Amino acid sequence: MKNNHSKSEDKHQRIIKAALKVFAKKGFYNSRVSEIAKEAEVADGTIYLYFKNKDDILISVFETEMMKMISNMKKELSKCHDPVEKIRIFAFQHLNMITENQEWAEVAQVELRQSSKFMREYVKDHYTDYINIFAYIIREGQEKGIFKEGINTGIAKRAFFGALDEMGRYWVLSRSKRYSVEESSEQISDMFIEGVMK
Amino acid sequence: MKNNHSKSEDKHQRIIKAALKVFAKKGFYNSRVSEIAKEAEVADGTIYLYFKNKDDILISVFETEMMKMISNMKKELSKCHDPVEKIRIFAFQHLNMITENQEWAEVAQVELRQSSKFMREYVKDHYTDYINIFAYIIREGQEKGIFKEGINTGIAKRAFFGALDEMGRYWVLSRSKRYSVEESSEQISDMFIEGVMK
Amino acid sequence: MKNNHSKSEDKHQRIIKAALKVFAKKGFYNSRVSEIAKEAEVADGTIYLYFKNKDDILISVFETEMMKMISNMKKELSKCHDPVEKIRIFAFQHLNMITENQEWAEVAQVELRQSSKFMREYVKDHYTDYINIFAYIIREGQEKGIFKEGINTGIAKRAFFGALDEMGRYWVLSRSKRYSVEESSEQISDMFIEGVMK
Amino acid sequence: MKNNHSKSEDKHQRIIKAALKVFAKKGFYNSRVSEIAKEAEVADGTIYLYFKNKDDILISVFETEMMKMISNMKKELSKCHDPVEKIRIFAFQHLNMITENQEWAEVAQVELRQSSKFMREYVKDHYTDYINIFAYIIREGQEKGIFKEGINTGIAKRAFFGALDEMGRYWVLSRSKRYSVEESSEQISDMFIEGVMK
DNA sequence: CATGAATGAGTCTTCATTCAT
DNA sequence: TATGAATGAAGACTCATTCAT
Repeated sequence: MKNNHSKSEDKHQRIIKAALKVFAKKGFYNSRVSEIAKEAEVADGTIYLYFKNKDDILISVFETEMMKMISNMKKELSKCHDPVEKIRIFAFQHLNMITENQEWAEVAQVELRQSSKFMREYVKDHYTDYINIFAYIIREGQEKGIFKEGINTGIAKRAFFGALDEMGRYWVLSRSKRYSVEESSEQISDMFIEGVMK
Repeated sequence: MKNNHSKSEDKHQRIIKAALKVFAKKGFYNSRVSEIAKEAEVADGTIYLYFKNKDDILISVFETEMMKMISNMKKELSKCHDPVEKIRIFAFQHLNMITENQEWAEVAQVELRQSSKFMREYVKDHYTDYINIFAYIIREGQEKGIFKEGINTGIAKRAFFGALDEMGRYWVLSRSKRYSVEESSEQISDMFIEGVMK
Repeated sequence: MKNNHSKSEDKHQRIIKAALKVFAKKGFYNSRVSEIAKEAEVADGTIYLYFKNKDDILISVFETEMMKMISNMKKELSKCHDPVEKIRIFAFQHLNMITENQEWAEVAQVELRQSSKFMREYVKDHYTDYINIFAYIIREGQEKGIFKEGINTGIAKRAFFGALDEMGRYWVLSRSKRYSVEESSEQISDMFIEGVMK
Repeated sequence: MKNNHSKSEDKHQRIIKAALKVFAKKGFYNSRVSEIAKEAEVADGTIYLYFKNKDDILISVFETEMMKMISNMKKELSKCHDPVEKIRIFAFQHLNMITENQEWAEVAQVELRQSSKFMREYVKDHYTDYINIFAYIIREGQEKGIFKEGINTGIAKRAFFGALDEMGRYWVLSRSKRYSVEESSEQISDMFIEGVMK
């Protein structure tokens, strides 16, 4: 059933995985399509049977990983119904995913911020979807009367995500991990929780 | 008096300014040295009288702007002695600088995160200097007994900076400005202040 | 049978041949890689599939031609066992090869003497191999008791080769050929033979 | 009297001397006009007050040195009237000049052979003048009835010069000097003398 | 005469993409 | 589908030469 083109599926996935690895190591502009091909153990030309061009590979990498993050986060949050607790879960999950997928973290750190043409639009939607998960939590808390009404979710969601993201950047760039996922997520969520609670 | 080499100074500065503009518009890798030269109204070769290579231009842009930000922020903070108020000033100033220097904001968003070779080291020091300004505020507040002892400044400074930075990214990427500097800085600093105060 | 990679072989050889032609006409430094490509009827980039860089092309031209000369000379000499006659053959063959391969003669005249980096070492070995062919003849003559013992082969081989080489230079530079290969080689070998014989 | 522009004379000579040094070390094409200027302790632009262009510098270097060689050789030969002895003197003097002016030797080895445009003509005359000094010796010997009539001076002069020149090349390239000027010149001239004498 | 900052034409080389097999 | 040799457009950088001072 899914086997009729499983070989192709394989190759498609293999290229994305290879690209993620290569992009993480060298950055998009310093990565060579031929390197990705080599890493994926396919011929250079084969890449172009699955992707329109180099940009398209990045987009695919991006979509693949972003969807993994979103579905993963949603799954974790669905286990719980307390907005306060959800904030803690979000923080922990986010940092945890980052540390468990360093390659993606490296790529995301840079590419999400590329101001270049195509990324702007492609990125925004998925990115917004992810970040809005947090916005819903805030709104939920406000609806339940636990969080301040005055909190602007548009600002708060970015502030919270930015805080976590910066922590991730630190880990990615310094490659050190002086602060554990547990401590970091706890401190950050504690600060936020106090900041948003009535 | 200061005119004895003002022409060279001029040209050096002109190139940096031009580079900032071009990098902001196209990103480092999509910028052409010849474009920078054109923008600076000098010949292509002239660039190489002032800079070792294209990378060197970026580094210079970076150092120039980063030092402006640091000295500016320090100046603004020196006017006040209340840690709580300082947090507000930091938030406001940071967002304000970003909106007033969109070009630098664009460049910083991307290039500071480039994981490529030379940037890693160059960036880190200045970046740390800047972010540590906030760490000192927290520590000051702790010493004065206003802020919780349990706050880990290493985490808090990143969380706070990240929150502001993400707000900046939003402005840069979306080019919209639904939230004003005032509202954004107030919301973000308020949340943090409540998060760190005893 | 030999066709399995004859196309690549072809291209490699074609580039070398084209380079020889272009180098001969303009000299290495005044030759453009794009000219070589054009002459070889390949794209500029194709050159770099077969050669590391421009220098590498020169080295390959050099090795190709030098090996031809050496094997050719050895073949001709193997037909004869008289050292005196061998001197005559060497002289004739050398001048003959030069006139039959003007392009190589032009390149060799200049590039073998380039004091630049890479050539120094590359050239020396092949060059020494070639010139030593003559040294063996002298030594052979000495062993057979025909040539003077006092002849220093290190000096004699260079003197003889230099004499022939200068004749070749004359032909190359003046493009005239007032003296025939036959007369030139005879006169030069005669002088040498009398000079070295007991 | 000659002082009114002795400073200019100075500079002209200084540049030639500097150029000789730089050309010797790097070769013409790898030498930079700015290096020559630096070596001569003048400004880059100053070079162009004394020379039309880079090529012109080489020509001047060439003419200066070649004239020195010719006048020097003639002076030495004028002391003696025996053609046989003159051959010995020529050989010794040539090799001696080469070893005493390594820089010129380096330049001459390469540049005399440059097939490029301007050199072809410029070089030829001086070069011929020099080499003809030897032709005269042969002819003189033939007139005196000492040397064989059958010797073709056009060939012999090149053979002899070539022999010496090759020895010079060996010293220049290998930078070793396993054979002394005395031994080398003696062996080479002895061989030739026997080769040309009746 | 002297300077040296400025110029910009010129070239090697890279690498995303194509296409014949 | 898969290959990988071939393409050629594009760009960073160099350096001989000029010219305003």
